[in-house]
Amino acid sequence: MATTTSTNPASATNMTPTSAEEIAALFNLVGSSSGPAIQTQQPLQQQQQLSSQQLPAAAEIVLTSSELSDPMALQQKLSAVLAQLRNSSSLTGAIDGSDDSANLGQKIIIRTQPQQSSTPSCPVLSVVKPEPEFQLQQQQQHRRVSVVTMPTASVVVDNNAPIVTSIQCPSNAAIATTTQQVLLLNNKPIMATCGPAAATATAAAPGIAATSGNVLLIPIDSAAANFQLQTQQQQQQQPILIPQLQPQSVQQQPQFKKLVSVRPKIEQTTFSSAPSTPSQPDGAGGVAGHAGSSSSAGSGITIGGSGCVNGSPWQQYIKQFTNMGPCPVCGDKISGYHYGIFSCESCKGFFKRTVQNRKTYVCHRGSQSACEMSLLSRKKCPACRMRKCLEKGMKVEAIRGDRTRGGRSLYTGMRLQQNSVVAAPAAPTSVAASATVAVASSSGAAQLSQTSSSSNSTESSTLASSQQQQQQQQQTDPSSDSSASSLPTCIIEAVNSERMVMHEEDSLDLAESAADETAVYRALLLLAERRLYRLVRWSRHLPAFNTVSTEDQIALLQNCWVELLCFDCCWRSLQTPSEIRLTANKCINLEAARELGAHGIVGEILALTGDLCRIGLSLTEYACLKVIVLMQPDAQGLSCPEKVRACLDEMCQSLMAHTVTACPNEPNKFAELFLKVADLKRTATAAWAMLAGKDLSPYLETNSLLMELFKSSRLRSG
DNA sequence: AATCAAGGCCAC
DNA sequence: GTGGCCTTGATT
Ligand SMILES: [Zn+2]
Ligand SMILES: [Zn+2]
Repeated sequence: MATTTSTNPASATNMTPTSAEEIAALFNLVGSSSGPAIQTQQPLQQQQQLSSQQLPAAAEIVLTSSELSDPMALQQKLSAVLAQLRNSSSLTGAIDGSDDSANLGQKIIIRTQPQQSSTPSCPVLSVVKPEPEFQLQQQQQHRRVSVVTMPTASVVVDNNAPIVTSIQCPSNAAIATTTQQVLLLNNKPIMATCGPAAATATAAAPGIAATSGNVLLIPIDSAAANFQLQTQQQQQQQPILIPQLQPQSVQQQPQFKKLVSVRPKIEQTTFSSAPSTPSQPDGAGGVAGHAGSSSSAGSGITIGGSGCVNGSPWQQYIKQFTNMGPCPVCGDKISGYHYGIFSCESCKGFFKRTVQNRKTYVCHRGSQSACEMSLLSRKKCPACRMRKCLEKGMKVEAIRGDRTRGGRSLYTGMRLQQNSVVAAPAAPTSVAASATVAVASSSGAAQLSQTSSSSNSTESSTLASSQQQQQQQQQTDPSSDSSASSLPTCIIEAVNSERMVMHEEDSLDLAESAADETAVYRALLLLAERRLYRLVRWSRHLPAFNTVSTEDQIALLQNCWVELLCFDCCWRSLQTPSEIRLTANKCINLEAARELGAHGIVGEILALTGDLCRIGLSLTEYACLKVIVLMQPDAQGLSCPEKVRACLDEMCQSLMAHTVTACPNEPNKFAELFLKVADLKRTATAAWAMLAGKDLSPYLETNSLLMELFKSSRLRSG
């Protein structure tokens, strides 16, 4: 902390060699032509072949009313056309309806679009409002669309009209419309937005026919969908997705490349671990009452009993664990949840010391032995004690390398802030409670719920058996991690990366010497510059991001840096609805922005922030969304979009699952958040539009990263 | 303001 | 080195 020196905060990632000086050094490297590097060749061949290939300029289909009302039929028809247009760079279409009320005989024109800037590589079908000639004409030239990609669906945002234009996905089709846009999942409306403002509302009966409006949609997302809606209707995948076209890759920027390619010292201690260590009896709440039958869970727990009727607050706190059984390691009283399991205070301390001091013990009786662990004997053999700690599920990752105190941490197996729907103190009978425990069982929970607990004895089988139980008892809950108590790895990684850079509070001095306008601009751009660096550092801490090639990393960052900067801004400003937070203590409101001639973009960001605030964006969701924004397989110049798509898919699935379980009251949260990603794209486009034409060189250092990105982004957007 | 898991302290 | 109790601080 406190690294308030004017130099860059020396990255909390201590080991990383990314000091301010080094960054500066990197910058100065520009001059030296460290070649743009070898371009991968094989993909290119293919690409060129594709792009040079002649495509039908346009195709036209006319939909009958029956097709319009039958999603499947519509989809089929569209598929046919799309197949015909395969390889085209971009598709747009228009619903040609002369009168708004007409559902009949609407015509959809799909035409290929000449290589367009922002989304050249993404085959998207967007249905736009009929709006006579004017629009069509405009469309001919520069109708830009933004595309965000979901597991298997694409959402198209028409940048000229602040609304989601379409959503597309390969499987089931559905079409909905009107001035109100409806997002359907498996033919069920999960949310609707209208107009520019994006109201909320759910509603809209399924099977709405297409009218003139902007429309449409079509997504269906396999597993994720099931998660939310139990639709028995199964879809067969018939990918419409068209092979990606890739434009001549943009020149790589030496600095940027260097920045990205410096591998961080991965100090993440492998999150891997057992894929199956969900745990936790979500209990906690139920501790007190429950099971009227066996008041005290038997077992001669050594509660102080005598005297201490009302001990210290500490003693008080410990009491809540008394009927949870003994410490799985040594049999002492449980004092809380430590490093992944419920354990006693001494084992907690022991584990901490051992890990922190990197102690390595050796059992005098051989490595195979299992010395007895009990209150009295636990001190005899640290080696066996440590082994047992690990066996029982204590996580080394839970020990903080930086010794930060307080706060909450996340690691696989960490207990969630329970907001269990249940929780109602008033009620649920012992039956419910015990059932819950049984279901939730798994390593840690299993041990704890066993009243007897055969002290030691290795039963490594516990885990397996409890999982069997779990499967037997859980008839429902199909997808993935039923463990409502542990987060998927990708989410944890996202959050960790976020935390990594979060506290680098850029103590940007935005000096109050705001007298000079030039100085103001310069300060603001410097601020952006720093945030860019932070962005790069953040991305490099993302394990998923590091699985793609350096070239692709650069492409991804170039693709989304504006979005992420805007998003960052929204996040910072979440607490101040009416103004944008530039730094810790500097805000700017609409009026002030107007004076700077930036009210347009500021207004957009404010609106977006307001929406995010209303939706209740949490840190976890924010972290995940950032990854989603980053990992866009449609980014220009990607040599291996498949990997990116895989990451994206995983993240989307995980996030959806997470929002569903974490916010049971807001089943649409994921959808709402996802639509905000589209808004973010639009906002970023606006921001870019505002800046792209300007010459910022007077305000920037000659070798600034910002400048570099500006140049390359200009190149790509023509 | 309340939680609560992580680190720290310090007699023993 | 142990382990009971205390302080922290992000989250809710
Ligand atoms: Zn213990
Ligand atoms: Zn031993």
